[in-house]
Amino acid sequence: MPSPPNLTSTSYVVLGLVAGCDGMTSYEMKQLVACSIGYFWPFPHSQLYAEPHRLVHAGLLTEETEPGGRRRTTYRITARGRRALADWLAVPSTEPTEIRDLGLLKLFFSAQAGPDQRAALADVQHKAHLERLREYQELREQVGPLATPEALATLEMGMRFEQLAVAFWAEQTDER
Amino acid sequence: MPSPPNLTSTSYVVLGLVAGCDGMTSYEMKQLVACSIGYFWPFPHSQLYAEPHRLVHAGLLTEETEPGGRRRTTYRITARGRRALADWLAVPSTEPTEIRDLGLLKLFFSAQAGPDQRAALADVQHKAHLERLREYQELREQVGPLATPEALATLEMGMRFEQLAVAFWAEQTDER
DNA sequence: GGGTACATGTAATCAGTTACATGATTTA
DNA sequence: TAAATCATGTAACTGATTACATGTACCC
Repeated sequence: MPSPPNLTSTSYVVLGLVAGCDGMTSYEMKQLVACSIGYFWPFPHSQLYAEPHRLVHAGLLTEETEPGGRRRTTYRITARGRRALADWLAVPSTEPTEIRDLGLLKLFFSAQAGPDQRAALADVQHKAHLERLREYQELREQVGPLATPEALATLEMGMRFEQLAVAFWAEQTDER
Repeated sequence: MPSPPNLTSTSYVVLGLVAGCDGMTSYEMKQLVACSIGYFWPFPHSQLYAEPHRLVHAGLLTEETEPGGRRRTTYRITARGRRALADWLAVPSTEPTEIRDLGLLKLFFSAQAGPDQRAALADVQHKAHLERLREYQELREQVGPLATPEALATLEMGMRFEQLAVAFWAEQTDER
């Protein structure tokens, strides 16, 4: 039962969630992720079933499956799990931000396409980011008072990025 | 030899690069990526060896390996490859931007850590983004006049993001 | 009481990552 | 000419994605 640094970022997402609210099911993680980090860091829900198992095997979580009914599995964090999370949080990571954006990628190659297609791209992107910004605003109103200041800060960052993107694509639209 | 939509974003990166400069080696792609999209969308160079092979197999590229010396392999785009790229560019993708940032992830969970660790994180992040911003400025000066307007626009977006990040983390540092 | 949507999970595949390996060039 | 670095590639592993599958609750 080794706890080597085979831990991926998904591992820490799970550890962080379970540490914050002990006794969680995968489905509850899915819910939480869907209205928080899932916006920036999307991944399929199957990860939230596979990853906890790995962490149990590594001794960082324990699992308990209810006998009847939905037979859902509840996870709790162990002392070693808490330590692994703390160790990770203690190191202030310098890895650069990854911005994966198909729109930007298409823009980058849009010399291969016509200017009309580039304009269409800019238009669609502009609208999409506006919409996303609206979602964030709504989210902040709904979740606002309940959320931790840290979660709110993250959301704030997301909103500023969307504002930036809205402005950027608007310029791309104007620009002949 | 089917050309199904088994094409990933990496495929289009390769297609776009080869379409822009026909007769490329994987190493040249690596160079180009390293000072452009690689900043936002990093991936190991081995992808730039594996992916072209897949595309050859799919009939979207042709390959030619030189007989002696370094035995390097040169790729050219086929008509079908060009069409696949054009088809992709023609659809103005709405998929939302993914912002994968370990710093933000740690911030999100930093309620689990102490405020001192959070402050340290903010400080390190602030400096890292400043540094990245400087890299971009340098890059723009070096590559500036040579680059396509589209590539410059992408770089511009990157710079604005870094400015945003610098401001954000500076606030996180100040804040109590 | 049948249909629809939510809830919970598993299986198979494959892209992406890590690590290694070797031949050319350059440099001291 | 030795050593370091650049150039070019391959192999193995595994996390991530896609797709499927089944049970439970709700609603009309």
